[in-house]
Amino acid sequence: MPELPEVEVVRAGLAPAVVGARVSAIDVLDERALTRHPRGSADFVARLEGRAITAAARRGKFLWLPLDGDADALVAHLGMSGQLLLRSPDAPAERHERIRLHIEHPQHGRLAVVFADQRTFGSLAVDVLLSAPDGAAGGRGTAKALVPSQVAHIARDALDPAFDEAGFVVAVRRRASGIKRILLDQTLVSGIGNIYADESLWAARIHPETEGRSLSTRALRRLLHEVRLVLEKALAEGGTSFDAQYVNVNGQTGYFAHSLNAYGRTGQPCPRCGEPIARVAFMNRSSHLCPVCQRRR
DNA sequence: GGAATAACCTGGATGC
DNA sequence: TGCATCCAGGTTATTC
Repeated sequence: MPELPEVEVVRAGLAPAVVGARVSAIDVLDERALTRHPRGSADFVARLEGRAITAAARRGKFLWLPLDGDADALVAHLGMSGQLLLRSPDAPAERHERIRLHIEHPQHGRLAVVFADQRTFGSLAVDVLLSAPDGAAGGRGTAKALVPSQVAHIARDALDPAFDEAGFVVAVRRRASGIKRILLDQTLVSGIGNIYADESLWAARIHPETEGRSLSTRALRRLLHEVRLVLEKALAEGGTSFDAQYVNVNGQTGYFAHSLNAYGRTGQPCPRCGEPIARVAFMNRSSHLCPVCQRRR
């Protein structure tokens, strides 16, 4: 389940191989991988073929590769199970391979960028670039204040130097929703999914159903601090892999699953107090929490 | 505008 | 062994 750390690992892995490369050909094997490109595969190919990639950028869980001219970019969202893999040009098809980009790099020669996705929630698109309203760099990996139109409504992530922390605190304190639901709202803070929401709330000792408006400014700043610590640690460990659903561009898994304190540890002792971690239903999925450390107010 | 929910999708795990 | 069901969850559209 790619969240911010996993997508950042992919971005950082792709960058040296794709920045400066030119797209020589595109194989679209499954149209469902272009749900974000409503004009279809022929238009996708026409807009991408022959173009040079100038950067590898990311905001939250969205990844984009700006194209020559700074007017548009190849946008990728990995969804639940998407992978972007670097392969040799004649490598056999991956299981669940949806799209293959053939690129030529001045130093590295010919390469294939493979988009594989088991559950087909992820997709690619060629999208126009818009000016970032705050004038700051659009995301990590680019110095230009440009962002794809499909990413424009997404807030900056907590690791972004231009993240509006004060604005986030004000917005949260207006909301009656539970704080976990708020953390998952990508228009307030991006990059957080179910795993890192549970981990951050455990670290901050906050119950996931605590209403946003009931949290103090101090508590919210402490929560953001814990969010950043969790994301940075996960990033340093290569992301979270429970199975082959998430891998880096070389097909390798991350190690952060060994560092989880709450998520996926139902019934196991809380690392802080020893109470068994509880799992509760949340929005057709699950929350994991310590019933002692994270008491509901 | 905020809040809640359904739908999309595949494959592994589980139960019978 | 085979079949049915559940579960994982990010985003978007829809409804209230």
